[in-house]
Amino acid sequence: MPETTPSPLTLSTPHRELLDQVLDKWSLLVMSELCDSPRRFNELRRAIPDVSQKSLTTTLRRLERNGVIERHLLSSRPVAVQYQITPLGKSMRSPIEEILAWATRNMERINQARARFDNTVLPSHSE
Amino acid sequence: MPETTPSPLTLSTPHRELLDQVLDKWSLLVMSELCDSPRRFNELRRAIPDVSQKSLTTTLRRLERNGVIERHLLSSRPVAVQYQITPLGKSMRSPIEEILAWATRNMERINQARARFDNTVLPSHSE
DNA sequence: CTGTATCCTTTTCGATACTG
DNA sequence: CAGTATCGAAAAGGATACAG
Repeated sequence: MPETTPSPLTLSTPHRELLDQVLDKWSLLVMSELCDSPRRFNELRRAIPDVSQKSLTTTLRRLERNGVIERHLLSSRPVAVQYQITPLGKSMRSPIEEILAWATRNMERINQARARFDNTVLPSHSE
Repeated sequence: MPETTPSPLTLSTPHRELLDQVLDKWSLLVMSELCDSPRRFNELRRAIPDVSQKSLTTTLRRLERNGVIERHLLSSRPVAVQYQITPLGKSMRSPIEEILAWATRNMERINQARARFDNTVLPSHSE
């Protein structure tokens, strides 16, 4: 049998939950930051200006729980913590890059679709 | 120049907004339903039992706005509507399959990471 | 059948203050 | 520095009723 992927987008509940935790807005930004080198907590905050401390903590805990990043206590006083990507996390890189490449390739077309939609479907509702 | 991907996970704001709209929970389920054949509104509802009518409508509008699905009015009385994937939508399939394949390959490892986290990090907080 | 409109609950999120 | 705790605002989401 040839190695053509047979599965027609099998999307089980565990799959969805996982992707929700690992592909959400802040997760992707954090992963892209940690992709090349480890970072401290506040380095991540500065690198991702829009994230609040609370959301960043939540995101980091979730990524750590799923095994794609690791948290390392560097020193205790003053506290220094470093986050780094795991091999499992690194293995996400290629699939994510594919989606980003898709987004890049089609951004123009998508913007055109949005403009068309906004000009043809929406105006009929406003007055 | 060789064709090794140089971009180290470039994640601009437009990219994130697009992925938020196209990769979210219900979107992926809808896309996987429409992947192989067009569907009517209520067919989608039945195929995705947990989605509310409101959320399904919102999701379909968003996907249509981004040009990955099309809405076709089949008849007016009684109203019949069919949704189908566009070529742009079809082009998403391969990248999405890659991520799903990644999730499938690593689900076991991720569950182990979760169990380990829940047993080593969390219990120290409860009492 | 395919929505829209409204209400109300739940969840999310930022801002702030505080701790080791 | 790296969080936790708490509060209130905002957004998302479901249920219901209703329209074309």
